[in-house]
Amino acid sequence: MKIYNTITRKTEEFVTHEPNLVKMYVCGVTVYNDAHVGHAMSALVFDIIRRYLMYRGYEVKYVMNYTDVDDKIINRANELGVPPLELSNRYIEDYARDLQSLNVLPATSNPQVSKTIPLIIQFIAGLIEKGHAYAASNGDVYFRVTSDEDYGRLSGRKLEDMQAGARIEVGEAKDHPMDFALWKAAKEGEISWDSPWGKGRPGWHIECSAMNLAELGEQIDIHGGGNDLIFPHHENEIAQSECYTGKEFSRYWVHNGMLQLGGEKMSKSLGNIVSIKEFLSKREADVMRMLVLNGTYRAPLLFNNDTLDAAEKNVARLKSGLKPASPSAKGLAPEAESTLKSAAESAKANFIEAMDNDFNTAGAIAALFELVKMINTARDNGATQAQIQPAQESFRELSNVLGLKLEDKQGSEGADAFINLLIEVRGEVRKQKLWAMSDLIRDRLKELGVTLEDSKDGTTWKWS
RNA sequence: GGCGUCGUCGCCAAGUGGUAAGGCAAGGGUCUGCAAAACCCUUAUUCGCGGGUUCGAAUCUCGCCGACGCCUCCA
Repeated sequence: MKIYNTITRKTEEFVTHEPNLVKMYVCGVTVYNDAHVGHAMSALVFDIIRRYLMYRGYEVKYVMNYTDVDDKIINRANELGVPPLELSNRYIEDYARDLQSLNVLPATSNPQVSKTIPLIIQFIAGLIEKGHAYAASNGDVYFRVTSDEDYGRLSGRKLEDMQAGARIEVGEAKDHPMDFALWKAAKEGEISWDSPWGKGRPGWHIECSAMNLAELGEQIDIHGGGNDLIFPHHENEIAQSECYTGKEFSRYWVHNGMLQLGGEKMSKSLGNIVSIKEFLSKREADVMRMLVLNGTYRAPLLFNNDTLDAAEKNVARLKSGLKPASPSAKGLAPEAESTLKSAAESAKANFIEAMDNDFNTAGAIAALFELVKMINTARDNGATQAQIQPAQESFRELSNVLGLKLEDKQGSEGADAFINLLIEVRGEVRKQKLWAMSDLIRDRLKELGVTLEDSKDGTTWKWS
């Protein structure tokens, strides 16, 4: 199995620290308003990776954190007049529901900054002790970037280059302009905790280093997140963790590309946001997942009506493979049956080959389409349900690995009886060849979200 | 300006040295009263542009052009 590693910029063989165990940490969200579909992309990418690792026999310890102490949370809480942790807790619950709606498996654990303060303080004290950090005159504690020889190796930057950037201002309390805050002194009335350096709260990056240590230990296998986190967030995490433990922090760094809305990255600061809830009110979760699967997780992903419509059709096409055989099917010849069987086997082999190559989901999806076509052909040729069942089960197994539900849409409960009645009446009308009336029933039902499909065995229907 | 990713059919997108997957859209056909769905057939001598390496390159290399991301909070 191969995996692209940001830190080496190479696709490498995947080898874990411990056999059959993957320790995986994914940067979650800062909880202060509704999560958007860009967050969904990231969550889906790592959910797919996790599911595949599980499928390949690994136990996966999957940690996703919540940043619940931060400037933005504090500002928003002040606007709304609620305590910051109350606000963040509300959005933590909200995000958990969003993820569930997207069929993202729950993390093994979801640490929060506010519950990790003692360890964070211990971590910072340890860095000071080793000369990697210092308490400044203003009550902040900073990490000393010049104390880390490797600083910049994830993002491929050199300290000299970074200083050349025009936007960097030398903070009066910092020894070096690139030094970053581990601990921020509290402003008047702000949420804070006691520490050896006075009242304050953790800086952004230290939380992830501390929570990693608490949840997974000194060394992990995969650290994931959006590629916008490479610098400074992940760069700083590496600096902190490796200076603290003296060991390589994460073996593989995995970063997803950004969702593009109108040619630009979707982000809070640009304001071009579609929330997950807004998306799910219009399309099913499988559509978002299919959009991600059809692309490359590391590349930018186009999010617009055209790509979403295509994803929706792809989902419908996959669902077609799960339709049952006709009850009156005459059965398939033995050689056709074995063709289907070998199609299922080669689909599985192609699926694994694609996914083993740095989670090539587009290739994996192609394998599923091939299998769907073979199943549909067999059904068209008169296969019985017993004959297509094994291939459908293989197909189910593989689509589950990708987290696709492929469920039929649900309409109003209790409508079934009435719809069936209409279909029965229409059947009588059709016997009398009253086509105009028959088509009227079909068209009106379509408008109401019910699609009829006539076949030799009668009429079937589904919500659309 | 620095660092990085990328540019393959109308659209989305695999393929990373051996002669272009898959889906959508489009056209033709089978089935159907007509549809829908499904199935069959057709649709890139060519991979941003220009050199180079090689028996052979979309795949390696150099240059150029273009897009996007990061360098400031961000999945």
